[in-house]
Amino acid sequence: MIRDRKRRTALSRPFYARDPRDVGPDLLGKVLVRKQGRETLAARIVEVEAYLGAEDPAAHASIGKTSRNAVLFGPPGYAYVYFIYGNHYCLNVSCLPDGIPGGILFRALEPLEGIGKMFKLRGVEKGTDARRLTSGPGRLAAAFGITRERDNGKDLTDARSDLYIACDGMLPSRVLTTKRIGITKAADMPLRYIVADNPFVSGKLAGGK
DNA sequence: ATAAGGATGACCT
DNA sequence: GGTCATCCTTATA
Repeated sequence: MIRDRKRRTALSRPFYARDPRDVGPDLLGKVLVRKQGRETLAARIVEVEAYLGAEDPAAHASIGKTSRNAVLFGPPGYAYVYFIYGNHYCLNVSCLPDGIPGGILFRALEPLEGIGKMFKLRGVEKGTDARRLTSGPGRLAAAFGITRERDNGKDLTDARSDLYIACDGMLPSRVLTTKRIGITKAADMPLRYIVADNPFVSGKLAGGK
């Protein structure tokens, strides 16, 4: 499922104004686009996780609205970027109508365009296994030059913006649902969505099952 | 003012 | 399979 350079149309706000459990699987196969000066970075979404509201203890929104997580409580289709473990940024998109918290965490991408630039932003040598570019939430944020300062609160439905999400008509072959990764609370909730058999999915189960 | 912990990745064995 | 870097956010005093 590669198909590069097809006509891309930004996903509109109603797409995100739904339950994260519906938005998550629908985001698989869509394309994250970054305009970086004259260059374009693009990669297909192959792994995401849903995070809910008060009923989901693993979600940042479960503690209530704070200055850090405010975007999750705002209108749908906006970027929520946070810093974790002293080292890494992670990218989410807000879901559900204004006032109702929820979001999707981007966990892995399959690079399509601007791969040389991604290597540069990640600080890894060309020739490194391409999966190391964007397989994992911290990695993909680095490959796209995403930081909280630059991108938090950005409208991801605006194709004129330097960061947005588009559809090019591709659909994933097969979608699997699993438990989320790297959390301790609500660890059993099946809210992780991956494209089966895609080598860019993070973790050991890259091949699906 | 201070302390505890976290939706991770790199590197080593 | 384990360790650790490293710092922001939040809670408590």
